Amino acid sequence: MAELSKAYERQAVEEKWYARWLAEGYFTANPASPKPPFSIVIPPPNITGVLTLGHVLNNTIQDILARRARMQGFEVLWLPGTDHAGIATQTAVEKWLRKNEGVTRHDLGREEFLRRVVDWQDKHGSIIIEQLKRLGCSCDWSRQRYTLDDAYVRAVQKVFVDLYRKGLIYRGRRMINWDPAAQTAVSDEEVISKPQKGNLYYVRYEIAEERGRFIEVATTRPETIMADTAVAAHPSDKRYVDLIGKHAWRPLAREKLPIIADEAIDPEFGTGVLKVTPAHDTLDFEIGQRHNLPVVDVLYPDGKINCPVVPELDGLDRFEARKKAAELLEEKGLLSKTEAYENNVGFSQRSDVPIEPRISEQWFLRYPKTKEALAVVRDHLIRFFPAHWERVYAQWLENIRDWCISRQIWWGHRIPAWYRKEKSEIRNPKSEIYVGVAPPADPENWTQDPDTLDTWFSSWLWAYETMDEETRKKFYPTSVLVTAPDIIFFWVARMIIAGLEFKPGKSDRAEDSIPFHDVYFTGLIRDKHGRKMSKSLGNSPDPLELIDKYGADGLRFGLMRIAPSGQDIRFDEKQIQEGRNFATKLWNAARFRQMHGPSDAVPKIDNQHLSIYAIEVLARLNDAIDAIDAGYRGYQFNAVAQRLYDFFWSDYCDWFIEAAKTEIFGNDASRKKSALAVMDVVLSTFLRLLHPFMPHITEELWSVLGLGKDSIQFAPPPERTSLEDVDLTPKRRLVRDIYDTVQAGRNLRTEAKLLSNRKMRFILRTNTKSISAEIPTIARLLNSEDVTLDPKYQAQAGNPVAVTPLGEIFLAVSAADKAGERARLDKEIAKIESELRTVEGKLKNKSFVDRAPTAVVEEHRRRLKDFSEQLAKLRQAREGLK
RNA sequence: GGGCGGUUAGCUCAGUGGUAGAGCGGCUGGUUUACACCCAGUAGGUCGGGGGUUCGAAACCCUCACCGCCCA
Repeated sequence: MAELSKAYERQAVEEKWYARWLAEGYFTANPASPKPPFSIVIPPPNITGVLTLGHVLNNTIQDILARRARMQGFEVLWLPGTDHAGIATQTAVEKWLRKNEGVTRHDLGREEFLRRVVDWQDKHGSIIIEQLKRLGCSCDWSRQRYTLDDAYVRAVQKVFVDLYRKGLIYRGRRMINWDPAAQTAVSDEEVISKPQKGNLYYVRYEIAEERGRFIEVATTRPETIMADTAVAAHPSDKRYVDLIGKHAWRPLAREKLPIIADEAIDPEFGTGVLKVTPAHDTLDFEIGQRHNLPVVDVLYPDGKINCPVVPELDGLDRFEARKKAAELLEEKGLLSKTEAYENNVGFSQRSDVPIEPRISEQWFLRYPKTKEALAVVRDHLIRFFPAHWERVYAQWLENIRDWCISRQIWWGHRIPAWYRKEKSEIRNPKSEIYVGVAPPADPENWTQDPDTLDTWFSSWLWAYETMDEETRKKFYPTSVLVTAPDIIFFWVARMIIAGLEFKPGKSDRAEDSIPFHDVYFTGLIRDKHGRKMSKSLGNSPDPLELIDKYGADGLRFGLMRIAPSGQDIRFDEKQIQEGRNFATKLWNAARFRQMHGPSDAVPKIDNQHLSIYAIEVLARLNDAIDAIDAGYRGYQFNAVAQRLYDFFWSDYCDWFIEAAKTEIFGNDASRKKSALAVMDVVLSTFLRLLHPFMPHITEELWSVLGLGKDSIQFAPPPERTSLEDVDLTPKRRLVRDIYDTVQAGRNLRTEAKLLSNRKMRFILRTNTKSISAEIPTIARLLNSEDVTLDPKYQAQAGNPVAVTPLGEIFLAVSAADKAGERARLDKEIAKIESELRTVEGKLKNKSFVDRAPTAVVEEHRRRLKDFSEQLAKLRQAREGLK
């Protein structure tokens, strides 16, 4: 047996064990195993990504679940992989190219650019995977997948073709969200609305039929006036009812516009008159459809104005043009006023520039199975943790709109659609377009759609397209998905829809089709001031540095302890330090055990000869096992971590080990053996309980202490120690009374201003019969050379005294500081008196005695008695000090 | 505008009807034969405000305020 070094060398230990686990193939899932399945698919990190604290949180949770399941005898598949992240990767590589070679993707051309991205991906794409290994993640790396694997690409195409044939995917010219910076369409979910300070411009449009009369329009976007094709008011708005059907002159790019009435106009907003710009606003587009208005587009894809008729504006950026347009109107005397105004503007999640609503020909998906997707969550076939996310999910599905899935991006899944080069004579749209996994038979007559699919259109198949048929048969549906709530629509909801639509499970039934049974939503990690972590703020610590400083186990444990379920987490490095400290504590406690001889892998404990302290610690361990089980059932990881911490540090180290030193350093060999056996039980059980959280150090101690021949990962799950044949209640009561007495004694010593290292004599006045055997332990816990048991002790005036559940404990000095001792007693008396008043008040209240449960009333009666006795003793001591 | 979450010790957070808790930080003392990444002790809280339900509310209900998030 190797000896435990004085200091825990975490880096060496962590590296050693991870390498060994990989070599042994412990993480490899066997689909042919007879064990019940447990499976998780990783939320695939972007190939552009490096490990963030968010990843650490998310993957630690997955690892905890996987390792616990492995110990419980499940065949575990934790399937890892990465996402090609269309826009993000393309942007990253373009940026790199611009910086290093001074070229754009257009300079290189599509083929060459894609070659560069692949190079880049080969160099950077697996960085995050290597980082996950340093965290200790027990993924089955032999099954690592990528959303651009050949098979995966084919699956995405097949799904596209399938949905196209079902009529669910269609191509259409519609209003979409245009990102002028990335120059691509994006989905509704990728638009974030933010309040923006701007102006409301009041513009006068002259009535064509009544020269000199004007209709006033309030707009935030005067630069789009040239695209107006009507002016509209609410039909019941009396102010304008006589103008409906007449015409107004468009003030820029002068033209006659119809004045129309539409229910959609809000008479309260501005002047109650809307300039209708169908090409540049969603609502206006709908109004335009209803009134058959022409669509005039005055913007280039990059957001510059395209309007040669107004040369002052033509070619200007849209925000420059806004100012310029206002000036032009001013000059013409058509701007009656400008008001400061705040409104919500949609920004691109990707480029953080304002989105331009734009008419564009794109591919759309009409979502299938939305009702079924609502039902599986509503009926808890899929359970959300915390459950309140169910409402967010339902709200989205109930208001779902078609998904714009095409992107004007090169990197990604190319849309499997071809358009005929020469338009055929017969006007049959069916023959103009070809959609198929294989290219058309006569490729020379066709051009493939240049666009790629939204990255999420490939990720939504992740739960099953990452598995071959055999694997799927064993492991689909997966057990649990662990993810952040910000992708509940992007990913979680769409995966559920995909599962229900494509039915990859062993039957067509919903319970076999859903992608997962449980979804656990983590919180977002913020910095200690509550700000989101971001590169630009520089407030995001590098997890690898944290691993270097505190160990992967320390990082994992520290983070889990502060991760409340479903709430944001304020990160503070101190908390990771605590994780490291806990590892050190564990190490030292194990070292202490090892100093007293080898451990027994199957410790034999004889309940009839256990010390009361051993009974207490074993009972507390049983309680902890139950609490931890309950914590896991509710995905309360912070509660589990806290319980592990409290049990080990406080119950085991502070109390049990210290009490057990009486036996360990004593002369009775059988009592010593018993104490050591209890330590082995606790250590063996506790290491197994802790293993999912701190896999490396627990494996190391398991091995070095010789608690099991094989890896702790497959050790049987911790079990409660049977204490049924022990007279548990009175013995636990006695231990708690002794511990209370010890704390009271320690307090006396401090209050008497005596150095904590000075040996002191205590006198214990008690009628508790069974106490004499415990005196040596009480003395040890009090760090006292002598504790005298004297049921008839006559206190001398000034003896510092504390009232305890056992009776009274006296410090055998006469208080040097009588005034101080008086003050201490007065304070103590005041405290008890106050407690007593509360209890008396309750018991005097007839409705309390009548209506409260008997047990509660009894409890109060007991407290009344205890407090009264304590008070009497304290008053007596106080008398002696007069 | 609609919805969700939060407000408990200086800080970060537990606590779902019956004696307000932990860790960190503060203060005091300590080279006690596992551990100073430690040990012992200690101060610090009208549980955001108001109202209600109840014998009893930090917890349940209503309302207000503030903070954060999501959807329009």
